[in-house]
Amino acid sequence: MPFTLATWNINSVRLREALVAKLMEEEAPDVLCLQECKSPVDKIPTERFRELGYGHMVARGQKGYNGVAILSKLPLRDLGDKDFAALGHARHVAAEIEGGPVVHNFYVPAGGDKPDRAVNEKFGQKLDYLSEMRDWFRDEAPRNAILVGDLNIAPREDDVWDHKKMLKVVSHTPVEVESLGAAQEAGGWVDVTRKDLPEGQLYSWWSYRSPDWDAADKGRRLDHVWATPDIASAAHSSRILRAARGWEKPSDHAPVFATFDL
DNA sequence: ATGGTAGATGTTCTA
Repeated sequence: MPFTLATWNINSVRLREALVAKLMEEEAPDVLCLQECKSPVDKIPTERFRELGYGHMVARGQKGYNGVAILSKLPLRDLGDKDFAALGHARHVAAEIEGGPVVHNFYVPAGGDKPDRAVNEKFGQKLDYLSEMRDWFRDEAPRNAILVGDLNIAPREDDVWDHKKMLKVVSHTPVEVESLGAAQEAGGWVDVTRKDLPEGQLYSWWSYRSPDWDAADKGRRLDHVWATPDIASAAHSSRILRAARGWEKPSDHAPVFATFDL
């Protein structure tokens, strides 16, 4: 059962219903994981998605902020969610692709502006969220599992446009990179995108605050596809659809794809 | 050191 999966921070699923539909029509991943839906679950425009073949959804939502959804052509079984760091936010949901792997969909807290938990509570919450992810993966020992989402950290030097300039910028500070690495290691997760594309600069996000985002290209790789080692070798053909960042009224994130031959 | 843009909501917060 080969299937293609995509992850995309959509920054309002209601405002960008047409862009989600465009991705479904033109790229047709079997499973599409969205973050920042910014919508209660019952207000997600599922009718259009169902018409395009995505008849299955497992989602968590809240009004105005956060929100994660797994839309699928393949049947899903809801496996619940975890409220890491007890924030009361809709930032995680898990589902089993029936007869196949488990998919975890994450929206890790962005962490505010200042990378110092003493003056910025949000940064502390981000680090706490990551350490609770680490503890959970250590206890769960996941197998036959895929983890995707906006992890709000660009871990490698070639995941940001300028490593030195970014060392004190939230998303690329050493303490964040270390915390994400600890969570990754605790679950044994393989970075599928970098397994397939080990060389060179790779970005999935470009700020709205740069009108010439394409030419300036000051991007970061914040969106990730991970898999447990038992299925990571079945993954291939990873890619980032940079073109979607240039669509009309775009999200500030581009979708990240991987295919699994399982 | 600052501001630049965007979305949901509502007279501001979050990213």
